[in-house]
This record gives sequence, C-alpha cells and structure tokens, in this order.
Amino acid sequence: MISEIGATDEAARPLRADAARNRALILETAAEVFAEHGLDAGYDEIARRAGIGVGTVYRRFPERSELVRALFETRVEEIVAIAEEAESNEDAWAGLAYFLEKALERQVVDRGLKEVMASTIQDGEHLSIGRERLGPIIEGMVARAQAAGAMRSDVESTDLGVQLMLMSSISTPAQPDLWRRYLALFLDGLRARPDLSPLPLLAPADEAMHALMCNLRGREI
Amino acid sequence: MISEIGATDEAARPLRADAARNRALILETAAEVFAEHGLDAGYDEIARRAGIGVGTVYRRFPERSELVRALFETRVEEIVAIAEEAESNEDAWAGLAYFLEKALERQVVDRGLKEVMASTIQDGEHLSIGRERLGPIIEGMVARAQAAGAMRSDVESTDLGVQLMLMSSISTPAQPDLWRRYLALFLDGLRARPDLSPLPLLAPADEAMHALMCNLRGREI
DNA sequence: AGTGAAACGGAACTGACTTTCCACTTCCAA
DNA sequence: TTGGAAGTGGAAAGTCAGTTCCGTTTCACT
Repeated sequence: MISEIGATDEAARPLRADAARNRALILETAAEVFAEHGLDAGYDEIARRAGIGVGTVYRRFPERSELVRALFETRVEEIVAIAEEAESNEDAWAGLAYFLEKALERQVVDRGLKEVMASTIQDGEHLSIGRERLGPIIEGMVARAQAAGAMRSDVESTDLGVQLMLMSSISTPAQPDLWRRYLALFLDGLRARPDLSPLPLLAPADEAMHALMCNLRGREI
Repeated sequence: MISEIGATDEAARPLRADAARNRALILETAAEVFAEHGLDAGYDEIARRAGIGVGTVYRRFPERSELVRALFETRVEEIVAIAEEAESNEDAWAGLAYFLEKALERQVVDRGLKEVMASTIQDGEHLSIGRERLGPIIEGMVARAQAAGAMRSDVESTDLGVQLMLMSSISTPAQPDLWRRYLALFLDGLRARPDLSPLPLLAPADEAMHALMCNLRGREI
C-alpha cells in the first residue's frame, strides 16, 4: 500500500530501481536457460548469461520454486486455456487432437515447461495448477469422443497424459518436429475400430501417472 | 597361454585367487546396482554393497567402460539373439511383436541395459554391437510385415527403435508391466488399414534415432 | 550534496562424489 | 616357511556444482 514503481507482484515493499531491473533481467534469462537445461539449471548459468553476479540471483529468488512459479504460472495457464478451447470443439476427437498438438508444440521446445507439466501437483506448495484442472477436461473429451464412436473405448485420460509426456521428448536438432510423426501414429492407434482386442492391464491411476512422469526426467517430488 | 584358474577372459596373466573372487563379486554386485541406478552409478555404492573397498573396484576396473562391457556384452547378444529368433518366424508381424515384447521385458527391469541399448554404437570403442546388428534384422522384418499387408507401409524400422526406447521407461512400482499396455496400443497403430492418412515427416535416420535415445536418459555419447 | 539502507559481484565456503594413494594383508612359488 | 609381488581397505586428496557472505557500489530520500 505504498508506492507504484517497481512493485513487481506479491509483497508490499517496492524494489529499488536497479533491483527491479535486475529482477526482470533474471526472469528473461532464466526463461531461456530453463527452456534449454530444465528446472535444475544452475543459478550461475543464469547469472553468467544475464551478466550479473550469482548473489543477485539468490537474493531475488532464494527459493528456486519462487523463480519457477514466477516463470511458469502463466505458461501452465496457457496450456489449461488450450484445453478449454479444445473442449469447446463440438467434435471431441478433433478437440483432443488439437489439444495434444498445441500442448506438445509448447512442451517440446521448453524443457522447463515439460518438467513443470510433469509435476504440477504438490510441488512444494507451488504450481498445484495444471493436472488438477487439466485432468477433468481431458477426461470429459475422452468420454465424448468415445461416446461419438471416434475413439476406442478402452483408453482413459491418463493414457493420454503418459503419451503426452513421452512424446514431448521426441525432438532432435535435425528434426525438431519429429514428435508430430509419433503423435499421428498414436492418434491412429487411438481410433475406434471394430476388430481391436482390448488393451491389457488397467490404465494408470492419477498418482501412478504422476510417478511415471517424474521418473521420465529424473526429477523427484 | 599360461594356467587355468581365475583367468577371467582377455589378458594372459591369471588373477590371484582372492582377486578373482572379488572380481566375480564386483560383477555380481554391479549388475544389481547398474540395473537400479543406471551406468553412472557410483563405484562406492558397488563397493559398499559388495562389502569391499572402493580401491578394489577401481583396481579391477579402472575404466568404467570395461566394467560395462564385461557386464552387458552378453546381455546385448541375448537381445540380438531374440531378434534373430523373431526373424525366423514366418509371420513377420508376429515376429516383430515378439521381439518388441521380449526386448522390453529385459530393458524395463534393467536401467543399465536400457542405457547400453540406447548407445551401442561407438561408445568409446566398446559395445559397438547392438544396433548395427539389430538394425538390419528389424528392417527386414518390417519390410516383410509390410509386404504381407500386416503393417502400414509408412513406418520404418527406426520408428520402432524410437518407440522401443520410449516404452522401456514405462513402469511404476505399482504397475511394473504397464509398458505392455502401451506396446499393445502402439502395435494397433502400426497395423495396415485402408483408411489411414500417411504419417507426416520422414522417419528419423539412424544417427537421429541415436541422438534421440541419448537425450532420453541424459547420457552423452 | 550527503547519508544510510538496499543491492551488487564474486570470492570463499560447503558438501557430495570421484579418484588416488599407501600402510597393511594375503597369496603363492621357491 | 618365508620373501616378495599382488591385492586390499579406507582415509586423504581432488573435483565440481550449489550457496553464503561481505566489502564495495548504487540508489532514494532529505
């Protein structure tokens, strides 16, 4: 309740001009670094690229999770928004395909986002956003696509989650879009067909899916 | 060309009895440790579990790659043998499914093996085994399965390699066999169908597939 | 302009791992 | 049985990334 300049978001005391400038610089640089190296990237790499001291980064974001939250909250929201947009498509199958494509477009090029999406539940106290909201939306679309006879009836929404995370690693410098090939293949396998035998085993439960996602990129919690 | 006891494999000078005993113990223990933690597991963990000193492990296997080779050469051969067995199946589609299943059964429970299979080319000078021999066999089966009209004609053998590596990460403590579900789904997507649109993009080249596999589990080279 | 609080940079510290080294033990051949 | 080469265990040294600390600089307010 004090002044106007440099007050970035949560606390009440405004930052000094140089501090605010550096904070913005850190966010900008960290976005790049996390995209390349994931959420475990060293603060010193961020500092080096930003041309500031490590101490400055630590002072502004003593907890890594604060930095992660500041960077990825809106990115996760964006993906939720994509899901909501997809949901509004009358053709649920098309909606699902759209969601998978747009989500992958984002996750493939940003390793940090991929890791955040793989957590997005009780990650400390942060980012308990994504999956809780995404889950029900995907579930609804899956149910509608199955009811419409477009999607085989023995898949569940967690199956899509698992495959989404797997496909988000499929990219090489030579063929950055390679994931599109496997998305197409996956979607073909998802279609309802008269002659399919039912899938073996149960679809993973939500927590199982989460555990799996964490495994996929070494990250704990 | 000297004696008989304790001569383990390559060099000519035999090991002393206690050294030979420890070497066997190291191999036995390292197999476990690598299966759990992958090829980068610390020598100290191996030593601790074997109840010997770290120095002993370093003296016997100064280069990690020697240890890896000693442990995994036969395991890789085993997988090549599975491929050859699969190849002998008149029904190429069934052969491919058999190969994927048996290879996954082995890779899923052994993180070390998974990593070795992801390299198996110019890994130092070692283990230049697997893919060079596996590649042509899979290619042949794919071609035959396509000629027989069982498999869609727009997939290639490298597509199978990519998916094999991805699926080998799908396992949770609660559902260790979960990969079987996604293998079934993948195979369904692989079947020839009159109504499929062709897959987008080119299948990855051999080196692209290799680069991808390395990415998948942080391991370089 | 002057002053004190805030912020800065980067050297120093920390702790986890990896590797080497060496005083002591074990084996084996004479 | 004994001499000495081979082998052993684990402490010490070396690495390396992550974090803290503090002398110096910058800012904002008077």
